[in-house]
Amino acid sequence: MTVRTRFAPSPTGFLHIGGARTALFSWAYARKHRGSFILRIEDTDVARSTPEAVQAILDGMNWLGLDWDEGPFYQMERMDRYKLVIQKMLDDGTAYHCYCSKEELEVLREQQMSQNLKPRYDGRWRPEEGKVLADIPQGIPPVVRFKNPKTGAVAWDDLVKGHISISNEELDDLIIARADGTPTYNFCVVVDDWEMGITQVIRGDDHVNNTPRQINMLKALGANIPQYAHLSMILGDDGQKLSKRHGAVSVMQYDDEGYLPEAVLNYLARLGWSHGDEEVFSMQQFCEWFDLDHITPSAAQFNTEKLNWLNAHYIKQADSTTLVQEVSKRLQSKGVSIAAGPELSKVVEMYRERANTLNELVASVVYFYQLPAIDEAAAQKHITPEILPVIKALADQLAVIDWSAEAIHGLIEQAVLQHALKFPKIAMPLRVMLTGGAQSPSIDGVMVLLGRESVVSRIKAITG
RNA sequence: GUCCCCAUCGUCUAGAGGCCUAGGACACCUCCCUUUCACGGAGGCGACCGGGGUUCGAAUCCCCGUGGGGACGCCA
Repeated sequence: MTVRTRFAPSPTGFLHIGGARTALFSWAYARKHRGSFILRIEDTDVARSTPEAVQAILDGMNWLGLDWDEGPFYQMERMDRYKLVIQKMLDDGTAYHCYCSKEELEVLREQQMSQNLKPRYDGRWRPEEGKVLADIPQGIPPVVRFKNPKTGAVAWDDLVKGHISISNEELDDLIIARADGTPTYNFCVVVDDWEMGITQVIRGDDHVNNTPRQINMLKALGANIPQYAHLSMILGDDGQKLSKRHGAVSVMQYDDEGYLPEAVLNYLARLGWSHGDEEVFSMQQFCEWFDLDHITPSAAQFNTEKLNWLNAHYIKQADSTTLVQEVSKRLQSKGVSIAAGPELSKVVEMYRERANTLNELVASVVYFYQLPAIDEAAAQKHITPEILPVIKALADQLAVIDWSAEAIHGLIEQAVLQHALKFPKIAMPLRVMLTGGAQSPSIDGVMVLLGRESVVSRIKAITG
């Protein structure tokens, strides 16, 4: 049977990191088995769904490069279909009307809670052989409930967690259509997974408890039961559940912060899944290797340090043109013009091995295009009164020599010898004067790129 | 409270009864490289939640604890 997986987010916010991983695994599974990956937008919660959120999800998927073969399907556009199925279930007797008001249910719930019972519907409107139902109250539009089996157990072999079995006694008759006739989540999922021919449902493990209900409905409809794979959740860097308090929860925020999609993808792939000792791999490789057998069933804590390491790796590996474009875009948005400075590609080559993120790279390279702010502490430490005349004299020579790294290096060496100093004694003050700080690539290389004019004027601005 | 799930270095993980004196990666520490900081290279520190079984043998299987998480909506 051809594999068909799906990613089914509800558009109530951006695509967060947990959702992205679910999408990634679902996508990879389809790719691995040359099946289809379907995108379905679960937007039946009209009050909370927004078109902006739909767009945010699409943006996130696109940024990561997770392409889908079918969809996006919108559940709101499938209302007619759901209503037909509900009517059929009503006709078949696998669903029934319930006239309980929300208030009644609230009372019931409180009673059960106070007795330390699991709150659930007591089945008062459930038709039963020989049971006499109360008179239908006036003016209360009924909801439709699924007639869940009362005995036995629902079990499935979860592709991640193994065998899971839940007694039907734990389940109640869930509402599948609201009083206004609109279908609810658990029901739409069932109809969609069925009609879209989903073979593997790969989703977050917060859905484990929905699975037995869904399987029961699938059975009532005579549908095939897909396989289920429940992925554990991703915890924040602090080990706490991911929430709005954790800054970077939207995948697009990783873009903003200067992470490459390859790095995020590689990191996410490795979070909860493994292939022996492999740490760094392409998505193509991932799709070949990916399987559900090597997914960890326990929750995983997000680790920004490791993401940084991977990101640094991908920055080093990145295609030069792409990298330059990214850096250029980011410089531009910071209002830094590169027109008057050195060729950006050379600057990027000089710095790409030193940055964890594109933003770090950008920040460390700004001084080529703008006068840097001088770090006070560094200046204090390295620009000493004794060295000032030496540097000043050097500047005069720099103004006239050949402009090459070799010549500049030779000049510094010469000064070093002449004044019986160590190389850093001269390199460090130069570094501070030219770049603003005490860290940079080799100083002669920096000077060559910066250009004679900038070098001399930046030195003179300080030495006078 | 009830039900369900989970449990190996600080973190992500390898591990399907002997290959485990528990492997890799990030982080951390030391050293090397060096013109500072990075990069890179070589080392190091560091874990099977506890208790019972099963077995000749258990990180691996079973049970019980403990701890963590999830679910219990006319949300998805």
